[in-house]
Amino acid sequence: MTDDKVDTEKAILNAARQVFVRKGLDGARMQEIADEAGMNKALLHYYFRSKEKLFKMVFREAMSKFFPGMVVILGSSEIPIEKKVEAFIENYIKIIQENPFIPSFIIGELNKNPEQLTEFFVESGIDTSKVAFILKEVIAKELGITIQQARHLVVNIIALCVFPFVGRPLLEKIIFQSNQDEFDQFISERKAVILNLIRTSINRSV
Amino acid sequence: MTDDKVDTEKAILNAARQVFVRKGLDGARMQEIADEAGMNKALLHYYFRSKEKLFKMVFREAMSKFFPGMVVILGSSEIPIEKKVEAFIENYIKIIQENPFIPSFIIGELNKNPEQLTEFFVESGIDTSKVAFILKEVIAKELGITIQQARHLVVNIIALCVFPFVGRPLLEKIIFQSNQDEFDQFISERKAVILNLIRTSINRSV
DNA sequence: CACTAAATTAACCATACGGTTAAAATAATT
DNA sequence: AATTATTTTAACCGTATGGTTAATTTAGTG
Repeated sequence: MTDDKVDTEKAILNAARQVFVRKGLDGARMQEIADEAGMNKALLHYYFRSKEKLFKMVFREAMSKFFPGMVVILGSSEIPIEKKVEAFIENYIKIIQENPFIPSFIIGELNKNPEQLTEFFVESGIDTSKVAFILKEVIAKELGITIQQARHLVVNIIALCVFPFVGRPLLEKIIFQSNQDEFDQFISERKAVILNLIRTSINRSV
Repeated sequence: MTDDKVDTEKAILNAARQVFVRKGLDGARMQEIADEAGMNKALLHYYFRSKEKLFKMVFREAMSKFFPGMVVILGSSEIPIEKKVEAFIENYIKIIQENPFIPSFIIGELNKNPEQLTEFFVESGIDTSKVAFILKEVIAKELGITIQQARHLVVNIIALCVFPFVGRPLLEKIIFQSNQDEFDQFISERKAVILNLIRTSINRSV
């Protein structure tokens, strides 16, 4: 494989990511991706066969930012559970800040096409039942709470971390009066706020 | 306007809501909406002129479930702030449970087309600067916290309420192992969990 | 350099889609 | 009942879109 081939493939993926993340699978146009990559549309098919296949690559890449990595953090055995939760939050926020549009992309596409999720896990060889084990045998057991309480805890954490980015257009407009600087300031404070909230919720059993 | 005309218009809107909420503006097809409504495609144009206009009606209706109603709750002056927050949470969850797919619809469309939001507020005569006033003069002042802390509080509340529905495909698969009953059970417990979490966060100044 | 293989492009194709139109069916008005 | 206005439909139109193909350019190889 020549460098050119590698470069072209990467250039296509970069352009595809841009367009798919911004417009979604249905709103994206192969021609727009080609334009963004500065090449002929036929090349996209030459390298990736179809729009769906190309999209799948982009979606896969996006999911890989969170899976299985984030699950592993909670599963690692040495560290005490409180530290694990903190590491989870810090890592999660870091990933989202580095890829601020990925969460809404993933969530938007999954709401339109939930089967993609199963497909991704199967093809990536990720065993989702491990999460059940972690909820029960790690989080619930080590914190002395029920499985259901552990579920609420995890959902709370994810919600608090992700939502500002997923709901950004709404929040920026109504809470921040379209002031982007104040929104960025808000985001930079976010980690401390969430850690604070979750820490006390753990000390009081969810 | 005859009853038939009213009925046809409503039938179209119902079908359009179904399809638009499920597939989004880009993924929806006028033919599919016509099929869902059991009528000829030309009728959609006869009543609503274009796909965009029809979509706008559906989007408007969806937004109206939350605005300006939810803002008003926080602004009402008689009740003490703690009660206001609780009323906000309870009302919010109620609306979402009655319209479980609306949040992801709104958020998904706004992420692809943020200008729709400004358009909606302008056309609905909703003054978004009222939120700034409420954050500063109601929430921050009555709770004795900064405006920024008030923002975090509001975002926390919305995040905790909305996210389980917006992220449902993900959560149902990984946290609930595709078990819908357990997810529903989880949702029914949600209000108490959120109230609990937010109450203590208020007592400790965000 | 000649020749082969891979990469890239311009032109094209079939189809799906939003939208229109003219005719048919139904309802309202006299 | 006759006439007019409104609602509904079938057939159609132009175009955008995903995808293909045949030719051209570029890179690799003896």
